[in-house]
Order: sequence, then structure tokens, then C-alpha cells
Amino acid sequence: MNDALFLRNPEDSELGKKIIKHSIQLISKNGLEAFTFKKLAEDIGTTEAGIYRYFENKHRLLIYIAAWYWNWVEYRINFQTNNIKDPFKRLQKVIKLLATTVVDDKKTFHVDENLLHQIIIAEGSKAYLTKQVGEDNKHHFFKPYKDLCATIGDIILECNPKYKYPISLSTTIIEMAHLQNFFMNNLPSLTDFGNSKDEKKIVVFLENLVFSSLK
Amino acid sequence: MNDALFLRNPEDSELGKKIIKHSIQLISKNGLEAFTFKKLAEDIGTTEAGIYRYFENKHRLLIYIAAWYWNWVEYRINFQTNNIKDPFKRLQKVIKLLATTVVDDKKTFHVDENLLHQIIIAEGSKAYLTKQVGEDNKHHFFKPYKDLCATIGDIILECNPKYKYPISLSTTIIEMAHLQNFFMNNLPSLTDFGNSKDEKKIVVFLENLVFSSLK
DNA sequence: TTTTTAATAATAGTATTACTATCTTTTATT
DNA sequence: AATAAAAGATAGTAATACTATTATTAAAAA
Repeated sequence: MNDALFLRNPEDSELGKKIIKHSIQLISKNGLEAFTFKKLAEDIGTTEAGIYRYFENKHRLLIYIAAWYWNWVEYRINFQTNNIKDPFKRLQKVIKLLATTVVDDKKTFHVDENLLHQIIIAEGSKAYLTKQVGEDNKHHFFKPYKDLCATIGDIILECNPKYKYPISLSTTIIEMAHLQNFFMNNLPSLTDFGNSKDEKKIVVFLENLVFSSLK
Repeated sequence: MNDALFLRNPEDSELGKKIIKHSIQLISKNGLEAFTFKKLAEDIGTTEAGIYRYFENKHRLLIYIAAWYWNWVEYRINFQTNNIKDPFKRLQKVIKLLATTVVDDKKTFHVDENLLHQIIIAEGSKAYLTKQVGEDNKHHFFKPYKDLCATIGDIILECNPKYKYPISLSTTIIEMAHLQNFFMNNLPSLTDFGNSKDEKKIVVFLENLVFSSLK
């Protein structure tokens, strides 16, 4: 994790872990706009100043949470694809991992991965859709996302070494896996899965999109 | 335009048109987060209360601007494709219109379409990525966006009547046309066009993506 | 032309947000 | 037992996101 994202490492203390845990819960419950350090402090049972000792502001905290998420996705993808030889099958697995609901990993007791997944779907892009994106990028805050895109880009090139847009196709897969999910649940007429609300259909849509491009 | 989006129709008065014009300028310059009704009022030379007579809040104003944009895009697409018979050529035109910089239409002197395009790229998704999306949707605030998707979906079906995901492919084209542009200019290593910063490459990427799916 | 009305301008005020500062108490380390 | 670091308690400020009221001006109806 990038040290510049926090003032004090939240992984290093109980209070820090509570900040992460309750942030995820509160953002998931009320949305990022309604989320404040005051409410977070009340929820935890500490003070606003206590939170500010860990994170400079809400935006940094969001980026931290997003970075945590992308690191975790990358780890999961590597773990679950490293024994698959066929790059097409590997890419298929990647699509499935990105587009389907995740089960809470009990090892990381301070992070509910399922809530986290929901947060990133609805709030993740707000981490970079800002005027400070250039500054934030200089601090390498988006490295986990970029690493993931590079990983997926490599698989794409294994499928078809002549394909010209491996990174853009990666971001398309990632962003669309999330956006189609958001639309399906919130603006169903913006997808073809509004009636069934079945994540598997998003997977099939993305597979079709990706594999016809790579043929 | 949906009446429920405003308290007083901004198209009906000089002040109203100034609100739209200066909103677009200010959001484009400082981003949505830094944009406030107070600053907008100062910029126009009116008072905060004056703005509140037109729009309930900043979020409604954003949705209004986005709705204006999607209506305008739809109009443009219809105008520029209605004499093209071949649906593939029509879809090609749609992709080009969505993914390339727009020239300011002097007829709408109170809206700089080029700035507007930039705003929608960076801030457009914030109109729906909220907890109130369901409520906002009940008020039909996203109808222009949906109509555009339906229009593009119809062209897709003309290209291939058996294609199963015309709406999801439409949102993919629209959102990726914008997102690849944002990445190209702000997080270039998340695209394959970072070096050239050439919008035409985004068009080629999207054409490749879409037409290989429809074959 | 006067009257009514509608829109705008001017001003004030409130609760909440996004912080910063300081001081004390608790907990962990030497 | 002494020291340092983290956390808790409290206070304060500028800005934000509104609401309310009253006065002024301009346009429309009588």
C-alpha cells in the first residue's frame, strides 16, 4: 500500500482497522456524498480529530479503499488463474471474477469484501473523476488499478499477440463489469439484463464482446 | 426537457440562460466538487438565492445539464445519420460522433458544446452514481440518455437482428467513448492511446470492438 | 395609465461540513 | 519509573448548502 495515501497506517492499529471497516459500512449504506468524518467518528465511537490523524480527507480515504480493492482483485485473479494454461480460459475466469458477486473473505475480518465490491461499483470511478487526478496520479495512487489492467492486458496479448488495444480492452472489461451491474440494479432499462437481474448474463455479454474482438 | 428538473425554466429568461452558461464554464474550470451556487452567483453577478429559484440544488443542475447534452447528442445523431442507409455506416457515424471533439454550435449561444462535452466526460456519470438514482429515475430524469441508448440499440439490431445485447452494447459504446477519452488525457497508461492522444484511435478501437461483436 | 403580478436583488440567518489546534488522559516502550 | 506515542476531549473557524424576508424593478393586465 502506498504510504502517501494515509498519515498513519490504518492496518497498524485497532482504530485504523475500525476506520476502514466502518467507512465501508457507512459508504455502502448512505453513499459517498452523505458520508462524513463526523458520522464515521460517531459510528466508531471516536472523534473527528481521531479520523484526521489517519486520513487527510474523505477523498484520500476513498482512494485508499479503492486501492485496497484493486490490490485484492489482482491477488484473487493471480491466485485463481495461475494454474490455467489456456489464456482464453484464463481471461474467461478474469471476466467472471470481475463481474460476479464476491464472497466475504473471513481472513480480512476488518473488510467485508462484498460491501466493498458494491462500493467500488457505485463510487469507485469518483476516485479518479476529479480535477486533482493528475496530482493524485503523480503520487501513484492508482497503481493497483494500473497493475491490474497490465495483468489483464498480458492475458489478452497471450490470446492474440496482434491485438492492438490490450489496455483499453482491459479497462473496458473492468469498468463495464461494474457499470452493467450498477445499471442492471438501478437503471435496468439501460441493460439487457434488467428483467432477470442475473450477473451471469453480464459475464456472457462481456465474454461475447471480448472474445469476438480477439478472434 | 423534463419540467421536474427545475423550479423555473432556465431557457425562459436571461438569468436562466446565464445560469446554464456560467455553470458549464465553472464546472469545466474547477470541477463539480469545487462548484457552488455561491461562486456561480458571483460569476454571474447575481445572488445565491437567485440560483435557488431555478434549481433546487447542484445535483439537479448537473442532471439538467446532462439531460441537455444527451438530448443534443441524440438530435445530432439523428440529423447526421438519417440519410445513411447502411446500418453499419450509421453505427460507424454514431461512434465517431460520440468519441470525437465537438464544435461549438453558435445557434445555442448560451451553451458551449465543446465545454459541455468535456464536462460530461468527467462529471456525467456522477449524475446517476448516487443513492437517489432510483428516485431520480422515477422522475424520468435519465430519459434522454435512455432514448439515446434505444436509438443506438435499434441501429445495432439493424446490423445484426440476432445480437442479444443491443442496449448493453450501446451503453458500452457511449461510456467507453467518454472514459477512454478521460483516461487518454488524464491517466494515459490506462489506454493504448496515451502517446498520440489521438481521438481517432479511440474511434478505431470502438469500431473494432463493436463490429467484431456484430459479425 | 394605473394596477397587479412576477421576477429579481439585497440581506440575514441556520445547520452542517471540512477542517485545525490544543490539551489531557491512556497505553505501550525503555 | 520515566518517556514517548496514540487516542480522547473539547473548542474553534471558514465555507457550504440551504431557507426566509423584505425591497425593488420590470412586464402584463385592467
